[in-house]
Amino acid sequence: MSIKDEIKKIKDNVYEIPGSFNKKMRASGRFYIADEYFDELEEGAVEQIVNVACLPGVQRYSIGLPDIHFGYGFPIGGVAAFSLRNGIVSPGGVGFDINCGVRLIKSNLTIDDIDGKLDELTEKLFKNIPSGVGSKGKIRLEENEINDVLDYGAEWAVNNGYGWPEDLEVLEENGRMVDADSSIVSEKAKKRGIPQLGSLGSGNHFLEVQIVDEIYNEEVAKVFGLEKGMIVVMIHSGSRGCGHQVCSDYLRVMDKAYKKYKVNIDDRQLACAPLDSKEAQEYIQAMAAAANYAWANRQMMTHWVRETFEEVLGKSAKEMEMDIVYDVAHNIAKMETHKIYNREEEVLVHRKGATRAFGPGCEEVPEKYRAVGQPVLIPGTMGTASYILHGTDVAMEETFGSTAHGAGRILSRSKAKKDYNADEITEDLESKGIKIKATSKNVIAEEAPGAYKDVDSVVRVSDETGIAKLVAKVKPLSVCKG
DNA sequence: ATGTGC
Repeated sequence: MSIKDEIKKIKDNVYEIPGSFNKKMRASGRFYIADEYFDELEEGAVEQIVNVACLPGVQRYSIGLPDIHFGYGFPIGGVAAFSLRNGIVSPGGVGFDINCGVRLIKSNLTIDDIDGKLDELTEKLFKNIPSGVGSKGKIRLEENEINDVLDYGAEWAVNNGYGWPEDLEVLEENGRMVDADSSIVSEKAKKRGIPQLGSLGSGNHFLEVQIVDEIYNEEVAKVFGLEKGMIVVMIHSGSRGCGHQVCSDYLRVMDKAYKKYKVNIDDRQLACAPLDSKEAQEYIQAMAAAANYAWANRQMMTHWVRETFEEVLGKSAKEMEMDIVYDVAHNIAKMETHKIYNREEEVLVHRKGATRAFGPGCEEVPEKYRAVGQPVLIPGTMGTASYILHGTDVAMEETFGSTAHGAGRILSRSKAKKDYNADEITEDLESKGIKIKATSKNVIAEEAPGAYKDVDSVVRVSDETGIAKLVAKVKPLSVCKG
């Protein structure tokens, strides 16, 4: 019998896999997907929701978000929360690119201010922000400095001249997870991290100059400092080889740990350890350190974005009001307090390809946004629109304060390379007035918009189900890619 | 995502 036959439709765009589907399930599965995408949904991704629902200490629902697709162990576009008493932590529930995330920088510029200068701006951004597989940053980190990066994140960056002290106020976790402990991060992860700090990376990572194209909620847009016609910059990047290595290191640790602690898992890729174990605590500290690396990384690139705008436009970044709107993590696990059947409980929330979407009043939301909920940044694919939403009470009730993180891949990288041609895509974007600079032609074909689910539908489902509400749409003017 | 397989 197909697993999809067991799925119950709860309401428009919301589906449930009953906990009775499988004797091992300790929670139900619940996922949000555009009704028109239901038939295309991979069975494998649904099975992964079920596998996660079988893990010890899982709370309420194993959740799939509108961009869900098959991933390593846990689905991408997945959220699961575990009890601190009998739950687990799993590197597969966070993903390889620890704290891959998105940051939005605003300005007081309009299209007229960059008229005739977009090409130069894009060329210089591409030059000043290193990108590509194995790309190296342009600073030389001292051997012991990597420990400060891992322990202090964006705070290290600001203290070392990358950006402004007030930047930290508008970063998730203020750009620093205090649980981080660099002393348990492997030498190999540090060695990979040292030369790459301050680089964009490859794949779906990008840096775009964008324009605010549409405002859906004037009141909230105003609180976030956004206006129609405003030039903004979006950075999508992560923890590079450093986070990847931390994930690999701990997948190996967990592969032993789940056997040692006799955790029953349905897929070896769900390797995990009980939260009270040494292995779990060490992974959490190492993951937090890699998350800090990613925040330092995006902070440094922010600084170079501002410098580049200054160089091309001849005004200071302060004068151009290039403030950070917000910075969100897409791949992370965090201790948070959530309502579990009318009781407030501390749980470990895994978000893998998911954005935190905390609603109004949450103390984790910066004070200036607290009345309306946190900014939620959902990037589109190369050359397509991206969206700004706000967190909601519905997300707090239903999804542990989470929503989708992006478009969601539907073609593998290799299939995309077969189906698409880099020159045609470049021409197509240029015909729409979008300039693209990329390190390799391969990445352009791999990241073809057609290889992804339509981000518009992902965002629409989020808005219609209420797990994050639309605020604004931005569209790219130019794209820098690895 | 990623020294794009160990």
